[in-house]
Amino acid sequence: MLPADMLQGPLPAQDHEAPEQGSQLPEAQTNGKREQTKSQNRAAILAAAREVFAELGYEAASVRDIIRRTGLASGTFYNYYRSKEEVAKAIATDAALRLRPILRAHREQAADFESYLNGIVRAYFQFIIDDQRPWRPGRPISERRARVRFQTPAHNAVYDEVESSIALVLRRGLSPRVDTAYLAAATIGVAREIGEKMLARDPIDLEGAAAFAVSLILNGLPAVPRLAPE
Amino acid sequence: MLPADMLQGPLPAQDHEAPEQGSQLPEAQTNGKREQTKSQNRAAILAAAREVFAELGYEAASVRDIIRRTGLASGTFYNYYRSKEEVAKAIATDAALRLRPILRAHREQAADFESYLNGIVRAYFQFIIDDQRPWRPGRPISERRARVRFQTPAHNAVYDEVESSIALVLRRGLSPRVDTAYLAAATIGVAREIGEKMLARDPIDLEGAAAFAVSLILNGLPAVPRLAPE
Amino acid sequence: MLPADMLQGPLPAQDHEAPEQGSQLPEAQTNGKREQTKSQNRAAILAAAREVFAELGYEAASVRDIIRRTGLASGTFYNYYRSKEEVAKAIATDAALRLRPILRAHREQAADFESYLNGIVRAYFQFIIDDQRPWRPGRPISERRARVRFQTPAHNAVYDEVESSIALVLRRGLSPRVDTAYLAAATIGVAREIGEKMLARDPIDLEGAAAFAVSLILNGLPAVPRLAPE
Amino acid sequence: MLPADMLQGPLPAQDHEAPEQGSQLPEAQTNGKREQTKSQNRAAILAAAREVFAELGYEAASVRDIIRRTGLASGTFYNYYRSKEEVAKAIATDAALRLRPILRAHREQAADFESYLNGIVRAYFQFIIDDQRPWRPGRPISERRARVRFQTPAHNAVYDEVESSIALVLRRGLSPRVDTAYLAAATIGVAREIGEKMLARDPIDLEGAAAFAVSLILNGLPAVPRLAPE
DNA sequence: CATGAATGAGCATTCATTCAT
DNA sequence: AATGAATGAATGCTCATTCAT
Repeated sequence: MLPADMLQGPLPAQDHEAPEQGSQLPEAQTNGKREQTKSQNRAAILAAAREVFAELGYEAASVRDIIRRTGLASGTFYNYYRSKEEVAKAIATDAALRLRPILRAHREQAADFESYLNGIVRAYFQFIIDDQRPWRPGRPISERRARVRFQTPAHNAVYDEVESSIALVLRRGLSPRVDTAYLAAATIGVAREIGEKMLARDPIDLEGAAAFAVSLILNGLPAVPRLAPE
Repeated sequence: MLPADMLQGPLPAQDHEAPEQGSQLPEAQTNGKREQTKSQNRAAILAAAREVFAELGYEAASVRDIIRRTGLASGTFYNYYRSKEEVAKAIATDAALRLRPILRAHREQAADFESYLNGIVRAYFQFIIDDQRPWRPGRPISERRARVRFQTPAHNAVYDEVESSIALVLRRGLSPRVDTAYLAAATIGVAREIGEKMLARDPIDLEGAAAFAVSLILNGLPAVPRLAPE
Repeated sequence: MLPADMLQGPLPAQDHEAPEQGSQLPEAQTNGKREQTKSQNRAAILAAAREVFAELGYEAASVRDIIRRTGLASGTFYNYYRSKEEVAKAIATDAALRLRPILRAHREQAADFESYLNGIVRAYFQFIIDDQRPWRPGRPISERRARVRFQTPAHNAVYDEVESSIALVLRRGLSPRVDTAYLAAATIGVAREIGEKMLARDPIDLEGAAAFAVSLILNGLPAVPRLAPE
Repeated sequence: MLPADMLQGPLPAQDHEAPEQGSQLPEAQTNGKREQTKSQNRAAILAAAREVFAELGYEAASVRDIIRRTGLASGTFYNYYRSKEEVAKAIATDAALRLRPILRAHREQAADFESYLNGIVRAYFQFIIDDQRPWRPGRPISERRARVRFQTPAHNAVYDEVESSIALVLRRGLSPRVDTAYLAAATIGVAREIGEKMLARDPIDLEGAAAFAVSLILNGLPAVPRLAPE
C-alpha cells in the first residue's frame, strides 16, 4: 500500500534542488532549450510512472521500470526525483491539485448537503474513470491489455482529497452532533467500493453508481434506486 | 496488492507434501516430539508472517523478513511453504475459516435484515480488532510502526467473507430489485472505513462504531446516532 | 565431465563402513532380513542413480534427485554412499567389473589382432546400447522420453576399460614400434564417436558400425565398407 | 554437458543490449575511456570464464566462480552476459570464428584429401594447444588442476567446426558411397583422443601426433609411423 | 538402521543508487 | 544536465549434509 500520509500538509516544491530562486531572471522567461527539456523530462517521468503504477501496482513497480519506459538514462531519473516514493508523491500531489478546485466549487455552490454530495461523488467517480485510462495519449484503447491496478497514487490522493472535503463540509455545521469522522469515512467507503464495482462493469454507468451511492448515504437502504422489472 | 482470489474454493491442505492420507485415525495423539516441533514451526512462521505483513504490508514484505523474525534457518521456511503467497493464503484461509461459522450462524438466526446486519458488522469489527493486536504477546503497543498497514491477508479474507455473506443474504430475497452487488459493496465499504477509524481511536469503541455503520446503511444520514451534547 | 580417474586402481570396498568383517559368521549366510534390505537399498540407490545420470547428466544430477527416485529417506542415502561422486564410482566400478572378463576372454582367445579388435569393439558397442536403455526393468520402452545423456559413469568406465584392454594387447607385441598409447587412443576415439552416431540412428545397426570402425582402423579409408548403390 | 548446438547459425551480437546500430562508422577510434573499460571488462569476463571452465568443467562452474576470478562486482557480470550459457556461447563463437577461415582455406587449397586432412588436423591440434594455455599469463603451469577438463566451450566449438568441415569435404565427392557421417565421426574421434594424449606429453609434439592421426585414417594401422629403434 | 526436518552455505539474479565521463 | 556502467546489498530458492527421534 501507498504510504498513506503521502499527501500531508502544504504542497512541497517538486525539485529537491532549490527550485532555482534565480528563475525570476529574464532568462527564465525566454525558456532556454535547457529549461524546456527539463520539464519535458519531468513530465515523461511522471507519465511513465503513472503507467507503471497502474499496470504493476505501486509496490511491484521498480524505479527501473519507470526509467525503462521513459527512455531516459537511469542517472537522469535521480536529477528529478530521489526515489519511487517521491515520484508517487508528485503524482498524488498533482492529482490532488487538479481535483481541489472542483471540490471547493462544489462546497461553495451547493445549496444543500444532498446536492453537494452528489457533486463530489460524481467528481470522484469521474476521476477514477479517467485515472483508469492509459495516460500516454497516442495509445490505442485496445492496448489496455494487462488489467490495470486499483489504488494508484493518484487514486489514493483523490480519495483522501474527497474525504477531507466531506469532513470539511460536515464540520461546517450541516450535521449537528454527528460523528463527522465516521460519516466522512462511511461516505468515502461507499464511494470507493461502489466506484470499484462501477469500473468493473461494461459499459461504465457513472450516473447509476452515483445515484445509488448518494441515496444510500442520505436515506439508507429503503431509498436506494430499484432496478427496473424486466 | 494481495491476489484477490486468495480464498477461492475448498480449503486446501496446508502442507505441500501429501498430508498423510491415512491419518484419519486419531493418531494425532501419538504425536512424537517431531510432530510437535513441526507444528510449532508452522505456527511460528505464520505468526511471523502475520506480523511482517501487518508492519510492512504484503507487497513490501519479503520471505527473508518472515524468516528473520522466525529465527529459523532459511531453508526451513521452504519445508512448510513454497512462497510468500502460500503463507498468505494459509493465513487468509485460517482467518476465513474461523469467521465463517460465525457469519453462517448470523445468517441463519437473524429474524430480519437489521439484526443480521448488526450481527455481521460486529463480527467483522471484532475480527479486525483481534487481527490488529500484535501476535507476539510481549510487544508494547507503541511499537506499532507509524503507519500500520491494513489489508493484511487475514483482513482481506475476512472482508471477502463478510462481503459474500452479505451478498448471500441480499440475494435471498430480502431486498427486491435492489442492486445487490452495489449494496454489498457499499455495506462492506462502510464497514471497512469505519472499522479503520474505530481502530485508530483510543479506547476502541466497537459498540458505537457498529451502531453508526448499521444505522447509516439501514436508514441513512438522519438515522445516525447523535453525539451527546457536552 | 566425470572425474576421469574414477576408476583407478583396484576395486575398493563399496561400503565406507568397514564391510562387516564379522560377516563370516553363520548369520551372514542366513541373510537376516536386515541384510537383505541393505542390499536392496544399495541396489535401489544404484539403479536410481543410473537413471538420473542418464537423464540429467552427471553434473546436473543432484543427490536429491537420486534420493527422490529411490523413495528412501534422504538420510538413508548417506548410510550407503558419502556423495554423488561415490555412487558414480560404484556404478563405474560395477560396469567395469562386468565388462572386464569379456574383454579378457577376447584378449586370450583371439587368433589375430583383427579378430580381437572386432571382438572388443562389438563388446563396447553392445555395452553402450544397453547402458542407453532404462534400467528399471518394469518400464515401458516408450517412456524413454527425455533424451538420455551420453557419458554416464558406466559409459566412461567401459570406455576406459576398453582403452586399457587395447593398450594391453598392443603392448604385448602385436605391433612392433607402434606408439601404442596413440593407437589405443585413436581406436577408442573411433569407437566412441562412431558408437555415438550409431546410437542416434534408428534402427541401431551394431553390425554396420562395428564393421566400419574396425576396417578403418585396420586398413584406413580405402578399406571402409561402401554403401550399396540404390 | 555443453548445449551441443551452441554454435548454430549466424554470429549473434555479443552484447545483449542493442549494439549501436549506427556504428558502422569507424567511430571505434573515438573510443572514450568508457568504451575502453567496457571492452576490458568484457575481455576479463571471457578470460575468467575460460579459466574457470577449463579448471572446473563447464557444468560445475558457476557464474559466481567466474565473477570471483574477475574481481568485478557481481552485478557487472550481468551487464555483459545474461548467464553462464551466454558467456560460453561467446567463447565458442569466438573460437569458431578464429578457426573457420583457416579451415576454409584448407578446404579450398588442398589438392587432395590427404593434404586437406593434414591441414585441418594440424589446425585443430594447434588450436587445442593454445586453448590449453592458461590465459592469465602469469600463471604457473603446475597450478593446473590435477585433472584438467577437456571439453571447454572453445574446445567443443573447434571440434564441431572441424567435424563439419570434414563432412563438407567428404560430401563434396571425394569418397563415393562412403558413410560420410561415420567417417567424419571417426576422424574427429581420432583427432580428439590423440589430441588429448598429445597435450599430456611433455614436450608437446604436434608434428608427431598429426602424422600418426592422419596416416591411421588414410591407410590404417600398417601405415602408422614407427618409432625409431632405441 | 531408517527417517525426514533443520540447517546454513551457496547460487543466480535484480535493483537502487552513485559517479566518472 | 545527461549518460549508463559499476556497485554490492538483498532476495528467492536449492542443496548436501547432519542428527534427534
